[in-house]
Amino acid sequence: MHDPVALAKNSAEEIIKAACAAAQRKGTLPAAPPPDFTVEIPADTAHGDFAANIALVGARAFSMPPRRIAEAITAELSLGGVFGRAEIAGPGFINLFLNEGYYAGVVADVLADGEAYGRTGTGAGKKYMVEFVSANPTGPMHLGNARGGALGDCLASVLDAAGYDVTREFYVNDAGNQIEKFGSSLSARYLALYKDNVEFPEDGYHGEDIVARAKEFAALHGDAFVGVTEQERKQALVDYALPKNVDGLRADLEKYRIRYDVWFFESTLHSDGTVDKVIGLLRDKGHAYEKDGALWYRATDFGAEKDEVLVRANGIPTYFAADIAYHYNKFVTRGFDRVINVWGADHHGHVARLKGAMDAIGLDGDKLDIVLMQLVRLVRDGEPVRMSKRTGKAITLTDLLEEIPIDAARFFFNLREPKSHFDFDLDLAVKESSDNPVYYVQYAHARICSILKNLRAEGVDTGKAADADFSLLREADELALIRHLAKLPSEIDAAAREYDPARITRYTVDLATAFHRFYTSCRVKCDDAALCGARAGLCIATRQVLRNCLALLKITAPETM
RNA sequence: GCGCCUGUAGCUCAGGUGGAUAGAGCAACUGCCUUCUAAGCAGUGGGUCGGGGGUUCGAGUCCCUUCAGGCGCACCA
Repeated sequence: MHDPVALAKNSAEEIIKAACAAAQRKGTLPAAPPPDFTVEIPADTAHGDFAANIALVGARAFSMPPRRIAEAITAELSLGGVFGRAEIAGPGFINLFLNEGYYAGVVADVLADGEAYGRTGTGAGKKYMVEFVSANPTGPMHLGNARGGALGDCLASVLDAAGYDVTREFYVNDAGNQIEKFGSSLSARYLALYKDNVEFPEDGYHGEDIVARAKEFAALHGDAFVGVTEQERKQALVDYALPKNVDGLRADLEKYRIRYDVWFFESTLHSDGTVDKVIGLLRDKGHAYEKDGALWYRATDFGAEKDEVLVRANGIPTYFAADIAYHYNKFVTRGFDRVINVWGADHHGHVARLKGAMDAIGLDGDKLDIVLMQLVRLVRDGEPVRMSKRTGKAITLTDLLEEIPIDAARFFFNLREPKSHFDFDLDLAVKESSDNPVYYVQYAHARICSILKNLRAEGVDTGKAADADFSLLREADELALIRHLAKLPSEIDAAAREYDPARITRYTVDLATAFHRFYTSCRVKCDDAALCGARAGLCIATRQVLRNCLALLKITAPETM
C-alpha cells in the first residue's frame, strides 16, 4: 500500500541530513552535532510542499544566523527523486517543492491500490478492541448512543484501515441492579393489566416500552403469573423481555449500519467465576478490606480519591467489580493488546478508577484507553430538551433514524471531535436540507460518475485510464487535488493515532472541495485526447478515494443525484 | 469544595510533535450556467484566539493564574 506523503517526507529528511553533513565536511557549517529538526507540510503551498526548520533550531548549535545555515545546507542539497527545487524563505525555513513525477506517481498509486488505497501497516496486526454504545438493555437507545455508535464504529474502521486487528464489541449489562429495576417495573406493569391500584416502583423505568413488553407477555401467558411470587414473576418477565430488548438493540444498530463482532454478556462473568476471581486477586494482593459488612477495594492506593465497594453488604458484587472482571477477560482471557472504550463524558469519574484497578490486579492500565465523548444536548426551538430514559419522553435512536437519513446521521455525528460539546438541533436534523455537508460530498461523487459516463458515451475507454500520462496534469487545481489524494494514508494514521475518526469526515469534505474546484477550472472532456485521458484518470482516482472514505464512514456513494 | 472536559469570526467548528499573513462551512453582500450535474465555483466584509502573567528566535498551541459554561464526586450503572 502506497503512502506518497510519508515517502516524500522521509526523503526530505534524508536529503536535508545528507546536505547538512556535506556542508560540515566542506566546512561551511561548524562540526557541531546537528540538531533535531522537523519536516512539516506548510499550510500555504507558496511555502513549498515540505518545510524543514533545521536552520532555525540549529542557530544555537552552529552559532550562526538561521538564514546562513539554510544557505550552507541548501547549497549541498542533492534534489532529484520527487523534489524539483528548494528555496530559503522567511526566517530560515528550507522549503522543498515536489516535481511532476511525484504528482503523476500519486495518481498511479491510487489507481493501482484501488480499494486498498489509504490503508497502512502502522498497526502491524496488533489486537485491538473497540467497545462502544453498550446501552442498557432495559430500554431503547437515545441520541448519545447515536453519537457513540457513529464514533465507535468509525474509529474501529479507521483502526482497521491503519492495520490493526479490530474487534467491535457490545457489552450487555444483563445483570445487577438495573435488571432488578427492569424486573420490578415489568412486574408492576403486568399486574396493572389485571389489578387496580398497583404501585409502581419509585425508581422504576417509566418508558412506554416497558408497558408494551408487559402486554406482549400477558398476550402469551395471560394471568398465569399474577398468582406466583414476585420473584418468580420478575424472573419470567425478564427472561422474556431481555432477549427481545437485546434483539431490538441489535436490529436498531444494524439499521444504523453497525454490526458487532461480539455481544458480550455481563452475566457470563458472574457465572464463569471471573468476578470471584478478580475479587480474589485484589484480596490476595492486599488491595481489599472489609468495612460495614461490605468488601472494599483500596482505590486510593491507585490514584483514586476514595475507595470503592466491590461486594455490597447484601453479598451482591457491584457494577465496578464486574467491570474489573470484564476487563480482566479482555486482556487476559482474550489477549487484546489494547482496549478502547467509548464512554459518555458523564462516566469520566470512572476512568481513573478502572485504569487503577487494572494496575491493582497486575495488568497495565495504560493499555486501556477511554475515549470520552461529550453527551449530546438536545435542542428544540432553541430550548434544551431533557433526555431521560425514565420519563419515556426521550427521542430514541429509532425515532431519529426514521426522521433523518442514515447517511446524514452518521455524517453529522462524526463531524466533530468526540470531546467537543454539541447541541443536536432537532429542527435542523429533522429537516432534510440540501446544505447538509453530506450532500456536498456525495455530489462530488455523483458528478464524477456523470463525467465518466459522458466520456464513455463519447467512446473514451475509461477502463484504460491507468495508462494515461499523468505528468500532463499541471494546472494548479489539478495539483491541489492530487496533493489531497496523497494525504489519505497519513490522515488515516492520524485518525487512528488520535482516536478521532472525525478527521476522515473533514478530509472527505476537503477532498470534495478540491474536486469541485478542479471541475470548475478544468474540463475533462476536451479536444486534447491525451489530457482528457489523464484527467479521466484523475477523476477515477478521486472517485476511488471518495469511495474509500465513505466506506470507512459507512455512508453511501450515489452515482446520480 | 475537589476533579475532568470545553472556551478561536454573528452562528457551528478546523487549526499533528510550538513555526511564516489564524482557516473552513453557515448567515450577509456581489459575480459565474448556449460546453462534462449551479446540491457547484469565485469574490467582499467580518477576529483583544475568554482575560492576565510567564517560558523563547517564535505561543491559538507549552506552564501558572483567573473568569465563564458542561459533567462527575452512591453499598447506581
